[in-house]
Parts: sequence; C-alpha cells; structure tokens
Amino acid sequence: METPRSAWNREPRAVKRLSRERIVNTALEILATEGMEAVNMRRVAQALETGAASLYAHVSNKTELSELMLDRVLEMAPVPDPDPKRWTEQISEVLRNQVRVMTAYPGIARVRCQTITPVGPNDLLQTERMIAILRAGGLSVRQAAQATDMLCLYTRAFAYAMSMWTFGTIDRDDHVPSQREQQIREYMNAFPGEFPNMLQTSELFSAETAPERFDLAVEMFVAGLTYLAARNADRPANNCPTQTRR
Amino acid sequence: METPRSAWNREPRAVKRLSRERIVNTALEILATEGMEAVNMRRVAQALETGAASLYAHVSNKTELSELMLDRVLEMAPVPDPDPKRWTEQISEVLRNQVRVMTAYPGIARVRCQTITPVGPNDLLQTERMIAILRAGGLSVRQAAQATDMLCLYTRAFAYAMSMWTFGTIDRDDHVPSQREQQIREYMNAFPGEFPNMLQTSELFSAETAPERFDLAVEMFVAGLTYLAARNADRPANNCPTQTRR
DNA sequence: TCTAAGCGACGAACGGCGTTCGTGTCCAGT
DNA sequence: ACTGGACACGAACGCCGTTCGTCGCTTAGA
Repeated sequence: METPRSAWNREPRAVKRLSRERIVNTALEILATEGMEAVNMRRVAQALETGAASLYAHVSNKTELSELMLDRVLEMAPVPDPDPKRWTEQISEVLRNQVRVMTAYPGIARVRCQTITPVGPNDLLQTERMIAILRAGGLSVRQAAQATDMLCLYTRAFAYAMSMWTFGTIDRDDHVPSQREQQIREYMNAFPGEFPNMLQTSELFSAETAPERFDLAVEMFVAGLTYLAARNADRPANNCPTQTRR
Repeated sequence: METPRSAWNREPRAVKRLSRERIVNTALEILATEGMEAVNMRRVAQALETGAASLYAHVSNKTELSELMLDRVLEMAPVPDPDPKRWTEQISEVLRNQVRVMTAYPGIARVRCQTITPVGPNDLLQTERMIAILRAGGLSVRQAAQATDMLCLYTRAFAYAMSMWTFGTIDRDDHVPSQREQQIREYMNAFPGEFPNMLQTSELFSAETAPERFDLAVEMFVAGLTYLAARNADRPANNCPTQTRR
C-alpha cells in the first residue's frame, strides 16, 4: 500500500522538514480534534509522516512539547495595557480570554496545572500584565501578585474542568457523564433528606451552564478585589508599603 | 534470602487477607511517603506482599482505587452543621480543612481535578453541607451551589499546586524548583523593564508562603460572598426565588 | 474424615506509553 | 566528485495498567 520512494516522488526532507514549529502545530491540531489523551509522541510523529524518535531532535521530551503547546495557546489571549479607570473590566476580560483560548484546546490547562510557576514567555507576560492591572486598581504589589496567582489558578482549574465535558476520560466505564451522574443521583436518593440542595441543583452543572458559573466567579472575584482596594484606600500607609500611585 | 514457607511459618492468607480497606490504606501510606508517582498497582501489591493482579479482585481499576483514596482523605475533613450567625467563619473553616487534609497526601487533589462531579460519599456530603452553609448566609440555592462549585474548584487546584512543592515532578530535569526558577529569572532579566512586578515579587511564591496566599484567597472569597448576600438582601424578590429563610 | 466444589490469589503475558541507541541517509562545502 | 556531519528513524528497553488461565486453599456436604 505504501508508495515506494523514488527520484520522482521524493519529498522526504527538503519539502517538509521537521521543526519545533511544525511539531507544536501538529500536536495542537491533534489536541483540538482528538483530545489530550490522543497526543502522544507516536501519534504526533505519525501525523508528520515520521517516527517518534525523530521528534526528540527538536523537543527534549514530551513535557517540553506540552509546555510549548501551552505557550502557543496562551499567545492567542491578548492582555491589555493597564488602564486605571477600567481595571475591573480589564481583569474580567483577561480571565475570560484565558478561559476562552484554553477551552478551545481541551486539556491544555492540565499542563499548566502541573507546573509550579508560570512557564513560557506568554504566560510570564500575561502574569506581569495582570499584576500591573491590579496595581492600577489600588492593590499593593504584594496583594496584586498574590491575587493574580489566585485568579490564574482558578482560571486554569476551570478550563481544565471544562475540558472534562468535551472529552470524557476513558479510564472508567462510567465516565460517560450521564451514566455516572445517574449513579450518583441514585446514591443520593438512597439517603432521603440528606442531600436536598444537591438534588435540587444538580441539573445546574453541565457544559452549557459553564459560562454562567464562570461569570458568577468573576463577579465574586471583582467584589473581593474591590474590597481589598477599598480597604487599602482607608489606611493606605498600613497595607501599601510599595504603593506608588496617587 | 526468602524464607521458605512451611507449616510452621505459613501466614499466607488467613492472617493477612486482602481487602479494599487494606489496599486503600497501603496506597495512602505510599502516597504520603513516596508521592503520587510512586502509587502504581505493582508498588501497592508489593507493599502487600502479593502481585498486582490480586488487587483487581477488590478494585476494578486504578481510577477506582484513586477515588477510594480520595474519599478516605476527605473523610478526615469535618464539615459543621450550618450556623447562620457564623457562616463566613464556617465556610473559611471548611476550605481550610479541605486544603489541610489534601496537602497531607500530596497529589491526591489531582484525582478530584480529573472528575467532573463530586465523587464518593464524603465529597458529596461536604458539598451538600457547603451549599447549606451558604444558603444560611443569605444566598439562593442557585448561587450557593455555583459558589460552592467555585470554592471547591479553587481549593482542589490550590492543594494540587501545593503538592508540586513537596514532590517535584520528575519529567523534566529542571523541575527541581530552584533550577527552573533560576532559568525563568534569567529570562525575565533579559528583557529589562518588561517584568518589574514579577521580578519584585517572585520570592513571595514558595511552599512557605502558601498559607498566606490561601488566606488572602479566602478573604477575597468571603468578601465576594458577602457582596452577593448583601445584594440579595437589597432586592430579595428578584434573586432569591427559592430562598426560604427569613 | 474424606472429597469435591468454588473462589481468592497470582505468575505471565499483552498492548501502549516515553525514551534511547545505533544505523542509515541525505546535503553542503570543498 | 567526494566526504564529513547533521538529521532522521526502526528497533528495542523499561515501565505502566490490565487480563487470562491456572493453582492452591478453604469449606460445605456426605
């Protein structure tokens, strides 16, 4: 079935040479269409019509490939320069953008969840800008940095959770959402009066309601940040040692 | 080196028979001492002086074992009955307890991050109680359920992030925290003026500062929840259709 | 007390993963 | 035209989760 190579249909390397760029792009294509579980070295190599070993000339290991993928995804989320008058809108926008690009590649958030610090140029840049926006809103550097850490942590976790709905895990047979959901419902029904709230609200949790849930979270975050900023304004000398704004 | 079995030193099955209980306990011991990466079927079986195949008589697969481990860990986090007067303290306590028990078994949070819904009796019970506490604070069922979802999501993600510090990932050579941190620092220094905030605050992020960061997050959550409750009180007919409290 | 049945336990093996090694192949510079 | 060196790659290694067929013990009934 394999067309034999000859001088006439060569196209071995000169045409499509391997590169970091092509490997990352191909991996992202597979991720978007087949899910994170399908992204492995053999599968990526196969899509590039080569062997798995060839990838290691351009990527040191799979973890590095994953982080390169993540950075390219984050590249698609723009972060504005801080505007003190619109800081709450800006921080909401940034969070929303991050979730948007990450859910477009379901499972990519897991990569970031498995690193301690921001990784890659785009991640670093976004974090820096977010701190700047929060400082523009009246938070101290310390507060801004810690709040940014918290916001990004939530954003990642939310994007990761979202991706559970699009590509279910294959590990368990009952990971088809409806099936396991049914099991849990039956369990809760077995204890009458024990789970009134959950039985009442379980239909609120699905892929469709995700935007609504995220909106509530952002709303709460903004309220919390505003609270911090207001408290700083009350006694600025106490909480804002590094605060330079007027 | 192996002492041969005879009638005199038998202790084959009658003494230490396998059971779900023993398997989960052993797995948790390995988790606590060697990290999540070390918990695999062969290792657990070895600790029980048996073969990996024997475990499958008591747990259907590794995912189920992981979820059983998670449930036993969550069992250690008490959840109080709702007291309307202390609802903010109560919700803070619950979050803190959850993080405490999860960080005692580093990496267990990942299991929960990989499931869509709460899993296991204790997880369900804790979620139910949290909703109840928030309702006691003046939130609608819908708000309480969604806020609980958000709070638990953050708690899990935080616990997972914490566990990164205790057992570093082995995948990358530079996952020794100090080493990678140094690389990132050098990268940021290569762009003077681009990362003023992060260079200033990077030493704020370590395992030691984790409690402080978590406290700030909880503080913000409480502020956000209070804001929601206050807004409901302003126009209760609008946002609290299912609100039954006075 | 003997025996047969049934079930828990388990060694061995399968397929899939990330990764490495040694060999093969092509291209650029002389 | 030749050759050195970088790139590419098939094959293999070790580890993982999981399954299969068998073996040996325990126990209920005669």
